[in-house]
Amino acid sequence: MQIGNIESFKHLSQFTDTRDFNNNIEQWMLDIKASFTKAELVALKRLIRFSAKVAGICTAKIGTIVSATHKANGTGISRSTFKRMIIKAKKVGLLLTRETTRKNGSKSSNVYIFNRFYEQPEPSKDDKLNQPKTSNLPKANNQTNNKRKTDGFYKQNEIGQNTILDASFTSEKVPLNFTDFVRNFYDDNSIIEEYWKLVNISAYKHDITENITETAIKAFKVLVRKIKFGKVNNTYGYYYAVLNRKFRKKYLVDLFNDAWDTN
DNA sequence: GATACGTACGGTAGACTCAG
DNA sequence: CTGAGTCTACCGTACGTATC
Repeated sequence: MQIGNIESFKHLSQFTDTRDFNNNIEQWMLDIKASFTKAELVALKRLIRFSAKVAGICTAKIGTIVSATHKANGTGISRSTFKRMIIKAKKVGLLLTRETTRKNGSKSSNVYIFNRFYEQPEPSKDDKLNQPKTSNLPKANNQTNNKRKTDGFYKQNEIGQNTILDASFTSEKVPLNFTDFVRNFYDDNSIIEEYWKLVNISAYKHDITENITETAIKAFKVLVRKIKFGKVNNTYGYYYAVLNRKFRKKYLVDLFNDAWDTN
């Protein structure tokens, strides 16, 4: 990806306009604010301000953003703080980065792409149940494929761009038992990795380090059940919400047990 | 053409500050 | 005292630009 005018990265934006972007950021902040230190929040807020021209996209170089924090109100941050903030933001799923190159191939500034807020509320009873009673699992498949077409990360000439790789191509980072379970419903490595990414984000958010795969599979069973009854509009969002509920519960149980042990 | 310097990136080590 | 948070100062890579 070559650097250029920010308008040329418009297609990477996941937001309809600045208002939509701001609403999502508000939701994100409620969810992840505690994960960042004071200085990191200064860096994040400045990055968000640099992402207003094209909603959710920032092409400014690190130095520009860092020096802007110095000019603003004296609470300047260092380049290291900015980089740490980016690492955390990527880990919680707030944004992703793409490297850009110059015409000659050398490295240029990064492009920061904010993600939409994942969490979805539980569907209410009056939600439209206009989906087929049969499984709508393939719908999720289509969602992913549509995302692939529109997110702009896949270069035209990339080998196998349109080839769907089955579950056996799933990254080694994804536990085998999770892959084996999910492949019964989605035999596509990119979908399985996408679901596993949500598991990581949610586990990290709730400070969970044990039995993650077990919980992830249980949550997936809940998702499958709900899909079967046609109650899911956004499979990724629903799965993320289920994960959060389960990890939150586990976090509180562990907390209680620790307190009990120390007494 | 050769050289020096600048600009990007990612990464690490060590030192400092401060709260608990 | 300890650990978290933060900063500065390095390293290496790759290329562009200015100067001799």
